[in-house]
Amino acid sequence: MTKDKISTKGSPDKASGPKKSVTIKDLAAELDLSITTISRALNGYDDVGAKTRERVREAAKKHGYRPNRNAQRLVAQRTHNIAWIQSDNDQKFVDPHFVEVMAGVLRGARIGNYDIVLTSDTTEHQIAVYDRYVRDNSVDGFIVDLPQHNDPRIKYLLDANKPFIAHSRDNRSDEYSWVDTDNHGIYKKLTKLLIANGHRHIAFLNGDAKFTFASARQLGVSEALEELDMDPATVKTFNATHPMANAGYQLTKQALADGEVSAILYSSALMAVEGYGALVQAGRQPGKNISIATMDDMLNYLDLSPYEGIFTFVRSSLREAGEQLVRGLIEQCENKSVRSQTIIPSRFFIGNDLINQDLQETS
Amino acid sequence: MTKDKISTKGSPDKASGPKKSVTIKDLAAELDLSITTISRALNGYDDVGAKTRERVREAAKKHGYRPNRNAQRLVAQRTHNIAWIQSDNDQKFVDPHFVEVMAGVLRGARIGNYDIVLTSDTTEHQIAVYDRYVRDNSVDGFIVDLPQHNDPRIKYLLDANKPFIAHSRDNRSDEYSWVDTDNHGIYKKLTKLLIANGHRHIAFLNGDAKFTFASARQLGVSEALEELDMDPATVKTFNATHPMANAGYQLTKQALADGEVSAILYSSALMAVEGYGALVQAGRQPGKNISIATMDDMLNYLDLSPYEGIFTFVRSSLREAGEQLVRGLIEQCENKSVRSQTIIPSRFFIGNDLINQDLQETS
DNA sequence: ACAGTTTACCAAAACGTTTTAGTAAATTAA
DNA sequence: TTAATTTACTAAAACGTTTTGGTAAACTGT
Repeated sequence: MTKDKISTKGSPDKASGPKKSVTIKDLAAELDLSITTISRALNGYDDVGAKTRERVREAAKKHGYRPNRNAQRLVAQRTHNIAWIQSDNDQKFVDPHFVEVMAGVLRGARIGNYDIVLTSDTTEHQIAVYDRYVRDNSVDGFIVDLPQHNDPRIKYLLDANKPFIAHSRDNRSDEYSWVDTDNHGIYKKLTKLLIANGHRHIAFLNGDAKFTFASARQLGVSEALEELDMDPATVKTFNATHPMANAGYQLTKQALADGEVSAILYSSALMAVEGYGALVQAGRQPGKNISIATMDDMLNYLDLSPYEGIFTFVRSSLREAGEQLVRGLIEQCENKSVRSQTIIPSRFFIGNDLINQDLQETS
Repeated sequence: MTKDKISTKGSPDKASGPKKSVTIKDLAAELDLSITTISRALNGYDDVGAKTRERVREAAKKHGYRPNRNAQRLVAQRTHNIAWIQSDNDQKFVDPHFVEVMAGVLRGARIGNYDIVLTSDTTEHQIAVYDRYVRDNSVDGFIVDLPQHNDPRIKYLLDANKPFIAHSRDNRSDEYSWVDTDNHGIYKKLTKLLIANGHRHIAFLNGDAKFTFASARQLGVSEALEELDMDPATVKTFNATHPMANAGYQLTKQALADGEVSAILYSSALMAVEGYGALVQAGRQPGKNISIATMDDMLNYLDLSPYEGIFTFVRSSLREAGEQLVRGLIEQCENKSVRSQTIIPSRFFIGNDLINQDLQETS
């Protein structure tokens, strides 16, 4: 694709260049103090006289002085940067869930006074990017989103002994920090709930099985069936391999076409809402002659009020997860020996058609 | 919302700390050369002997040497960082279009060997964040997404004389760099196209009028009406103020309820697809008894194949826009006097129900 | 009044690069 | 053969901080 440059004009009038930032040296000269004193005054050391500190503070404020971050980083060997490395050819980047997590991450970073460095590369080059960041001291730690089983990123970071935190766990989860929801427990409970309410034809519209969060959910469903001694065919699983707009619609149609369905267990509220159209189109009445249960990641992007009471929701905030990711990672950056493993709490909101009180629960 | 820490155990066994990175000094010592020579060998200066250069290269490779970025940044007064500052309370962050632009930006950054520093803050603190980044030398330049009229970010950056580039223009657009589509021209042409095909009851489902891209489109529509000497009431505008999942559905219903409609001009394909459901539900047959025209931002997230030939599309890649944003900004970072103003090309794909050949066009 | 302590400051080193301003040795030109 | 040039290297300064290891001056207790 070619581009249309309509103009590229210089503007010599304004090419004065940016005014050089004011440095600690400038302040020292103005106040006739040493740079040591300036530094220690601003950093709150107690070997600075009260009036001197005040003078320094005022001068700093007056000139809008901000310590040069790169000088600080060089001397401190700490960057206050966190890397989020996105894979370019991966569908997950286009998923609204990503945005929600990122929103939380940014909030957490702001609170902790860290910056997020965002990069993308193709999956094959992924590890090389991690390696570059490790070697060139660009960042203090990494956030690994959506790990897969035996994720190479996790392997690399464990070997490099660099601080990182994963959003959901893989099989080595005891060795590192992570933030996760109780995917396993939630889907086990939801399955039991549906079965307790008499459902014997359940469609489970799960995410891509390569992700650990999806296989944890699958395991929860299977365990529920086992524990209740039910026929494994009671639940039929369909995996969404491409998170796209309207994937929920397509997958729901597919599930309906595949045989009798009295309840659908969705992997995300976004899919459930999209599926709603397919259900209505097929003449079904969600909440009446078909039951819908789903995880609700509390996407800002999605208004679920029309479905309240009709769907069964298990709410868990992805934004909160993002915030906790940063918090846990910062902890680890500041104290290497800490491992922080956090389960984001979830709350059940049972639809009106599912009234089994035993399982109903809040928080 | 409280969190459940299930465990926070130290792991003293592995607390060896990260191996210190290899520095230019280490290489100098190993090869018995000065650090100057190492630096100049790796940076391709011609005052280094061929065999020496080879020795240096090999040693660097062997040890996985990467220059410490912060040291480079300090001495070069250039960071190779670009800031993208997101506003926290703004709906646009949740919009899939944002993700598409960001994907392009990340790609452009990778190609240009820059990093993207992503931050969020509330709109009120927005300028303070820009100011901090300017003063602490964290970044070389800024990307300003979705400017509004008299956008304070643009005002600040012009005053600070810091490199930046905007994604779409405001009223001072001749003073700075930007990347944009021809919003005005495209919507003018689409309006004329619909009118030429006999439509006299057109609903225009536009974005939030506070954004420049939306008002440029509105202006295009109005100008078309004027130039064709049509009753301004021929087109009724509805503004989407909250980009949410299913906003297209709601707005379409609203438009249909408001009176006679023979054609709908959407602001995004996402809205058009969502609106499709509302149209079918209302018994309309898009492409037969109602015409649909829309911008298509080529979202990876959205599969439009079911609507090809039925809708009229004007395709323009947001991802390409993202890439051009970075390219233009880097240009400006490396040569202060450059202004780069780029129109992303667009291509018309006319639906089968609109056959006016005069207006049909490619590229 | 004198030793000991506290207060308020500072010079210099360090972080890891790049760049500037050289210099000896080798090569060329006359 | 000698002066001029080219080749291949380097010591030292600079970037803007923080930290270390001080030191004088002012207080304190006796």
